[in-house]
Amino acid sequence: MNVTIKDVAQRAHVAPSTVSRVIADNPRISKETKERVFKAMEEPGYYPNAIARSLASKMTYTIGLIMPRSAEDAFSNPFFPEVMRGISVVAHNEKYDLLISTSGNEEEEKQAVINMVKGRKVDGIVLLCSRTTDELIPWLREEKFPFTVIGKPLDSKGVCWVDNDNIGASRLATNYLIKHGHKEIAFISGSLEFVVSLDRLDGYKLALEENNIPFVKELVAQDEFSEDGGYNAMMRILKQKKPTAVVVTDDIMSFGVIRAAIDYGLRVPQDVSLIGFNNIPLSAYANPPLTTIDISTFELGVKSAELLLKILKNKDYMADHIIVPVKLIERKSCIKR
Amino acid sequence: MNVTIKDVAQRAHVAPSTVSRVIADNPRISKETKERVFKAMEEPGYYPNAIARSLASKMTYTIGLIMPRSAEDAFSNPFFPEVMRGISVVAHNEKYDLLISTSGNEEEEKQAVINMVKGRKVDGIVLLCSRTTDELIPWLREEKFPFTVIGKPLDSKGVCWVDNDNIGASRLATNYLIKHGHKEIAFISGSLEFVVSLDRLDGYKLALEENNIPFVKELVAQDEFSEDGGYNAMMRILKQKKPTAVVVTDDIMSFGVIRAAIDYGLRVPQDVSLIGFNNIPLSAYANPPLTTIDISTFELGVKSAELLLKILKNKDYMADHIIVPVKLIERKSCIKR
DNA sequence: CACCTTAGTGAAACCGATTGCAACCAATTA
DNA sequence: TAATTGGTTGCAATCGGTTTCACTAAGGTG
Repeated sequence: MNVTIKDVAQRAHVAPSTVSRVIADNPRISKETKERVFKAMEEPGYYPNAIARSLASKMTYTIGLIMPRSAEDAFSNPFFPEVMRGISVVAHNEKYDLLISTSGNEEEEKQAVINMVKGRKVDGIVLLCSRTTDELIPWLREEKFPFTVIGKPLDSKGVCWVDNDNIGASRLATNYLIKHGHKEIAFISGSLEFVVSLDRLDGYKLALEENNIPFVKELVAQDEFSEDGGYNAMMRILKQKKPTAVVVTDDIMSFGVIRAAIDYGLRVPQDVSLIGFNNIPLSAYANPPLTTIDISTFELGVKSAELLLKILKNKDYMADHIIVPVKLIERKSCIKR
Repeated sequence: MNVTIKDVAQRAHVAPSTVSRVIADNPRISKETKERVFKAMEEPGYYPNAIARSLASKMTYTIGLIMPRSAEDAFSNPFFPEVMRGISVVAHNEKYDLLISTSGNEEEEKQAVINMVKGRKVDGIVLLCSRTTDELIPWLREEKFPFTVIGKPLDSKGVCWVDNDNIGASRLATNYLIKHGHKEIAFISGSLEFVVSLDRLDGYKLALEENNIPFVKELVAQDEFSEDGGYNAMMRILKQKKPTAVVVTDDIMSFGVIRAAIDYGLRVPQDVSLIGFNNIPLSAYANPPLTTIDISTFELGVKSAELLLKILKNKDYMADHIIVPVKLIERKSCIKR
């Protein structure tokens, strides 16, 4: 059996409560006692049991992270590790651990959250990506459980979130292509059940409108957030239309789009220009190097964690949001026409 | 306050212990009582407190993962997310959570482990990458705490590990270059304080020996596991020697090596051939596409988690290890000479 | 001198579950 | 009829801490 607080108490000839106070560095304990207790902890190698401590104090010092979709997909898109990196840096600085739960589908995702929240395993949660149909956010809000979300929720009332200005970012990307002389611009994104896809579609439409370019629905397609998804979406478009440029809201999808273009006998960028989103490491090395919108993925993670910790430290922190800036990274996948 | 087991007990007119047994699906409880208890749980939305349960049962159903070095670096090398992906898939299937702790340096790494182990936060740990100087492994072994390690430890007595045959893999890579007519082959790896670097160096030497090629220590360099590390290592070699080919034990480093070669006025692969390790997604899209050793990173994660769970289910599972096969992926970064 | 602070510590309740053991009841056996 | 047995369930201890409250002794105040 392990050394417990009682063993230490006996050794130091004090009560367990005193030892507890020493650990908490309670100012009401005298220097002498503190030293005595510390000594009594040393030799047997005492270390407080975090579980017991959590049970009594109702603090876990861990923050929960729900990976959307199945873990298989989540980790293979560099977006998620990158955002996790941001979260984990902040967590680590503040001595918080990260509890990760992966889920295969929306139902499992909900179970994972319930498990963390009702099971009292974490102090707060950061949610990745919000769906339009998300039941989690209303549920968490009702439970009054601390959480932040990356990606502005559809109904953002009373929730803390961190996101880019997705409408603006997409408008920026589209305008960039328009300024390069393109008029037949396609738009490929993930499923419209994600708010982010919706917003970026709006930005795209906005840019077209500003430049009196008609919106053509055959130039728009959605598919999975994967290389294959990009490939399939592009193929569907090419069967009907011949865009000279395309906005793709995910770099990984872009690779599929490039592949589809090539399979179709098109050269990138000579025949079709391309602008991506996320600026994942791969995009700089792609062929051609991808012009893309850098959404500061790392920063998204950092801010979401910082925001969550702020909430944890000040329970009635009011709903708040943070917009992380984007930046257009010019490389070689777009040409003037 | 939340609904507890006592509330449910009152509602169902039974003792808390009975409720507990119902949750555990104890066969000694009659069907009628079970139903009554289930009903009493439903309405108030009872959910067992995992912390309290852990305290009493000494099981957490979470496995710990220690990210080596600082989280900043760890997540930016796709190796780690990929191995995590493997672990998390297995964990998820077995209804285990993942507790992640990131550390800045070796000292913090140790603290993180102690915190998990002595704090009883996890049932077992999977360790990523073993250093030659690792104190963690002996410590965990002495504590008799269940763990597995990815990467064969120097002293593997009594520990369960998962790894590739690194000597063989490196020999394979080197022989591939030799068969392509290369004789001046450089070898670039991460620090030799990692066992994996050591093993791969041995494999390289072995291949040279088999082919009666003298070992030249100016053709060997170590540096950080990063793009810059690769760049610097290659530059150091180029200042002294002119290899026609190089084995690089990490794809990310390879990119730096390519950059260094280009900066030095060399073309890849025309002037210098290159073979990498890991087969990260990026390597297929690199310019030139990278010939590399696929070490089945995902599988490494899967096996390490499976092994750990096996240990957890059968406490005195004997020390064991699993070798995950490697595969040479031929692309365009090597030419015959 | 009686009264009030204040500092320092201990006793005991509590956090929300699990589990060994005793107890009970009805049915069976001797 | 008494004892045994098997199936159910409750009591109470336990897991390892935190925290409220009470208490003691020393020092300060009017």
